[in-house]
Amino acid sequence: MDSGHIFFDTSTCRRNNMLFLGNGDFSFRGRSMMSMEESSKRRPFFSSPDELFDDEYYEDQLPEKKRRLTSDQVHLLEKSFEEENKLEPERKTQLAKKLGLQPRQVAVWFQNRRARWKTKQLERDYDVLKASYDSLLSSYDSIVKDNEKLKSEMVSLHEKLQIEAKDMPKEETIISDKKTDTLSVDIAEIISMKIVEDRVSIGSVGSAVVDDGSDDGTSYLSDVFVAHESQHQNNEEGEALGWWGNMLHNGAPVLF
DNA sequence: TTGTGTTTTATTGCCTCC
DNA sequence: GGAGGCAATAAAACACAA
Repeated sequence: MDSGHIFFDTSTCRRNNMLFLGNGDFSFRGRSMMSMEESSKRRPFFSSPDELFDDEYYEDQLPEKKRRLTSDQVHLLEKSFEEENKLEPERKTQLAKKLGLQPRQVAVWFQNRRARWKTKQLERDYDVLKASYDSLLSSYDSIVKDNEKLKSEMVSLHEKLQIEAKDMPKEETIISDKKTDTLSVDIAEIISMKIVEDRVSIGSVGSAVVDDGSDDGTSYLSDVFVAHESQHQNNEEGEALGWWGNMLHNGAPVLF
């Protein structure tokens, strides 16, 4: 071998600071290594270091620029990839022969194809997750709206009760107690119906809002009704607003 | 025509497995 | 320790608007 020659792959020399690489036949990684003699049969060499930087030299003699595969080659590779996205050595050699490519090129194509597939798969997974998130978000929003509506209903009914209690003559207090209690029961019924309605329409997601955590499906509200019954019995001389007033002042916000 | 963004081909370094 | 896989990246090829 002439020691005055420099043995570099031309395209790689230009691109990668004169590493001896390029067509897959020879690399620093030790894969697909080719002897200098073999390499010299396939590659033109520079007769002097100056030629390394001579553009005309490349135009005339550059053996291979990066070339795109033909559509037929790509078609066959795609077909093969569909069958099996990993490439065992025998299949690699066969494909390379069939396509007139270096085995290394086939391997690289599969490598890049797997990377593209992975990216697409990530995009698909993202879309599925996003759809799921959007759906949950819209359920949540509707629950929040219902909650707000119920709150405002409760406030207006409370105000009504206060006005009624204020205008009531003293002697009618006992009757008033009964009246407000009746009204309270009406309100409780409205709310309980609304909640049952919500549960039917939104399923388990909705039940989480008022559920007391017990497995039998009973809600916090059912306990309230039980409390109401006992309080009602023990509180006949109580305040005008009865249990509902107490609930509003003390415990009702627990619900919301 | 040219500037710019995207896609494709190829390399490099690191990691794992046998 | 070698072979092969993957992530990151470079660079050529290509597409396309201005």
